[in-house]
Amino acid sequence: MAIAIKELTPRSENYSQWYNDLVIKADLAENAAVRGCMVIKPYGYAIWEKIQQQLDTMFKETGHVNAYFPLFIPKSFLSKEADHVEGFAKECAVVTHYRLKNDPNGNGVIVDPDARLEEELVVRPTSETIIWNTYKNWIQSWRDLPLLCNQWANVVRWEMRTRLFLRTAEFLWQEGHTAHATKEEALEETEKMLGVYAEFAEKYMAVPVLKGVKTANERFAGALETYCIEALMQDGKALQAGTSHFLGQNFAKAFDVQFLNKDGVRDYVWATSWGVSTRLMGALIMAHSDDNGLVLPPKLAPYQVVIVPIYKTDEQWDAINKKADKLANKLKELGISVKYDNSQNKKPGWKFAEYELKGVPVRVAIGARDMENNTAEIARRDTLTKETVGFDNIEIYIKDLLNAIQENIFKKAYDYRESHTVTVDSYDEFKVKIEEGGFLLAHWDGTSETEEKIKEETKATIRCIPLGGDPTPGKCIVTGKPSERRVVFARAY
RNA sequence: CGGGAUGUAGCGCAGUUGGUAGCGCGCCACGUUCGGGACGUGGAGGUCGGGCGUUCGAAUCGCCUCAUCCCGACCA
Repeated sequence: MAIAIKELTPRSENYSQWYNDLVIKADLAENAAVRGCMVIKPYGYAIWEKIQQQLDTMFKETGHVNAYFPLFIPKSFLSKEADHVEGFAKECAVVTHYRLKNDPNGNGVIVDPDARLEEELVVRPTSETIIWNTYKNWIQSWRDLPLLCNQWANVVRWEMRTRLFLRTAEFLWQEGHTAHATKEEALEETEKMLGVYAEFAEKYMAVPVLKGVKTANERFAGALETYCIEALMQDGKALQAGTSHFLGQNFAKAFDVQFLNKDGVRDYVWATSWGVSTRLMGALIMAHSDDNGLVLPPKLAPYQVVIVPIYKTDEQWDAINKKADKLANKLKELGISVKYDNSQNKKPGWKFAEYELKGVPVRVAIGARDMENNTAEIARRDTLTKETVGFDNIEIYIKDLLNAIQENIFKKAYDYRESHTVTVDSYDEFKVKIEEGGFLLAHWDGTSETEEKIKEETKATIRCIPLGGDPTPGKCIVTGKPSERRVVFARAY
């Protein structure tokens, strides 16, 4: 059965266990105003760290550096770019005071009314404004460009409705903000980073994604063009997994970021911004998990192999320990992360179930029988199959198996997407197919009105206008007007 | 912010026409077990979300309030 985030709520015992290993809804005090925040527990956070590490490496390989900007943004900064404020103003948390004091009536503490801030501070919902306010002072000449910064941070968006992983009030993310001398270079950067995201999603998360461009309706507030990667979850709903925006000169103009070009002429710089968030963990879960819990791609698993000893006597325990330690070291030498769980307070059966729940790709069991035969039992999480393998050179076998699992998980997700991507040529057919979930490729006349109408009547949105693919023109399924090419529709998270 | 539902032990839940609270899992102790979440025996754990009211008596009835979940509007 496919797992959707809404089904992660601890209803059944099984789900509650593995979900509780990753994350819990923040347990804030009664009456706390902050809702829809999450506590990411150690195992969940370990997955996020793997995601972070890999993305960070890829950003640096493409010439980016990390920086950090303030959490608080003066309210006035948000007034500077009209479209931007339009998009974010409604969901901002605002700091109005800087001090508490004891309640004169003895009821704990109250906000000190004398400590009102002259200008309110907004908790960043995204950092364009404060970053561009800073970039103004960093950029004077074409020699200062391109400026390629990334920030790992938390942001807050006071969403009306939250959903664990997919739309929490506070979330962790990475936001890249770049400045360029020319439009072409900025566009190239926008597409390059989209490529990085797509590569990460497919090669590391094992989640196939469509690369495309958003329609005007779905565009980032303040962007001229929003590129995105769209993934399909096991329940047939689409998930926007990452975005890369071409911001034109909007922010440069709003924050007066000009430079002297090679010809000695003053010009505004061209900007991009791009980001992915802890939502990726939601994508990872929903794309691969099954009824037994998480299924993690080996490249992002906090540990790729777990070794479980099975023993009765102290002699067996000692012998197995030695053998397992040796194997663990061999695996580590091959760069494989391994956990030898020789805790004596849990039994083998319990451990088997536990590591399945956690999505550990490969499990190695070593028992008395194996000691006699010089073998080990190897179980793979993706297929839930096991086999007994000779112990000599078993580390090579495991290394190959991890690669095979990575590929198989991707292939499974890819096949699912392919079998749930259909071409439709009439609105009636569209209405039938949309109920089955998946991506629908259909012609659209390019207007917001038609897009709105379809959304209202079917809850489907245009996920993207795909880059590449079949560019054949046709007629809009709703209005019959000419369409340049098919676009991708789906119901989305 | 609209519409629907739900708040009872750490988690998942039951609790009939009002009579002072129970089950499963988990937890603790001891013993037998250990190749797929072991079993037995004993034990700990709850101001029934909060407030006010009705009543001799409220988890149960009424009003208010808070919170959570689902469906919309908004969005990474």
